[in-house]
Amino acid sequence: MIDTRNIILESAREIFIQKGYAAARMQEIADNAMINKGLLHYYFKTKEALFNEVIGMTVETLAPQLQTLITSEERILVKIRKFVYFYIDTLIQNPFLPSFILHEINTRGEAFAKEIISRYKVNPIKLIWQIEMESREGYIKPIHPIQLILNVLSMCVFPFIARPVIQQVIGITQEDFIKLMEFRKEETARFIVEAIKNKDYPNS
Amino acid sequence: MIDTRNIILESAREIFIQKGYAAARMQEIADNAMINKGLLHYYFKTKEALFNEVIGMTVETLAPQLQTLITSEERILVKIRKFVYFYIDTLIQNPFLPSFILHEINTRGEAFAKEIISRYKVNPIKLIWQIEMESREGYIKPIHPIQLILNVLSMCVFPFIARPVIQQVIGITQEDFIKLMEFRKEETARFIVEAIKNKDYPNS
DNA sequence: GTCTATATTCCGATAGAC
DNA sequence: GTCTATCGGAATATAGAC
Repeated sequence: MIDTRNIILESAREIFIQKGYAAARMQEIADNAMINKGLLHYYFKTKEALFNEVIGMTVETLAPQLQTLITSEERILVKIRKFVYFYIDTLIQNPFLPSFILHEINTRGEAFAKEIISRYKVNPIKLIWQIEMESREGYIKPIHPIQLILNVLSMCVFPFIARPVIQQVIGITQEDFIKLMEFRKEETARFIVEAIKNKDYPNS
Repeated sequence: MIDTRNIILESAREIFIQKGYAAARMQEIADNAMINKGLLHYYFKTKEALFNEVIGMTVETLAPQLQTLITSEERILVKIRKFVYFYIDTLIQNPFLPSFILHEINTRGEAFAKEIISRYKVNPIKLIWQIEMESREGYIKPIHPIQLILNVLSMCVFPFIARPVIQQVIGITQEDFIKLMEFRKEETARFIVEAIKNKDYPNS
């Protein structure tokens, strides 16, 4: 066929993300790819090897634009707004990704976490400097940089991890949840701006 | 022994939370409880049955005080501050809980999510009304109640789900992470107040 | 109630025909 | 490269002695 290897990878990605590594079955991945188990092992010796490839793909959907975005020359408030829009958009396209990655990182030990993070190549140090700078300068209110970064990330990512709970509690469908997240982009950006913008700063 | 059943439950809780249901091994639970596998099945017919008991316990550590807290008669800003302190404190005591529960909810289907949530008996409708009320009244800035609730929850819970990532990226130890979360209680409460408090409202 | 030994099922992995 | 058939180990679950 055209490219069996890629069909397998795509199938594996779906199943792993849906069930997690431990609960995923090679049989199910094969069925989903409409091939047989034997062929799985022809392309990937072991389940673990297949998993590694999938993790690689997965990281690459979330990582690349991040570093350029956070090291751009813009003001922190502009940067945060762009990040929120970009990240929530990405998660709308890949709603199950955070839950999957974070669960694997949480359950496999420290070494795995280290490995994954090193691939992201996201270094927050410049961002931290910028927040401290603009804070001292009075452009934003005084805030601990790490806490601000955590706040932004939390508000973007958490709803997707808790999606089934949210849907159930407020009684909405998949599509309504997406709409809620679309709406959330502007709401979150504004919320953060309101929280840290210094109203007394000239030209704001 | 004193109460073997409870020793087993405690052991199972540790292992399940640490590894997730699928990756947890009955053997490991037995070892951890310092008994043998046979005895496990004497007290709990199946792994699934044991899991159900554990989920029950787990829900009960997070649920009970919640409803009373969110339906108290206090102003929304006071309520939020109390919630943030209480919830982050609870999570410092049980740091692996959110990751565990949310992963199981995400991987087992809709029905399971429904089952779990019904046990929490947390109904947000009164809280939503209150937010709308105080918003209309001008005590806080206009905000979509669901989004506000999501923001509060996100900022409290997410850091614990992403803990290994956070520790790795900023290079801190377990203990330092706890300190960061202790510090975070006040930071988060203040962040939210700054975001939604209406400065023009008298007596604020 | 608690243990040891064993049955049973499931699943990852391999062998070999085509 | 792809399939079918099967192996071998691991994990859940049961049987039966004490």
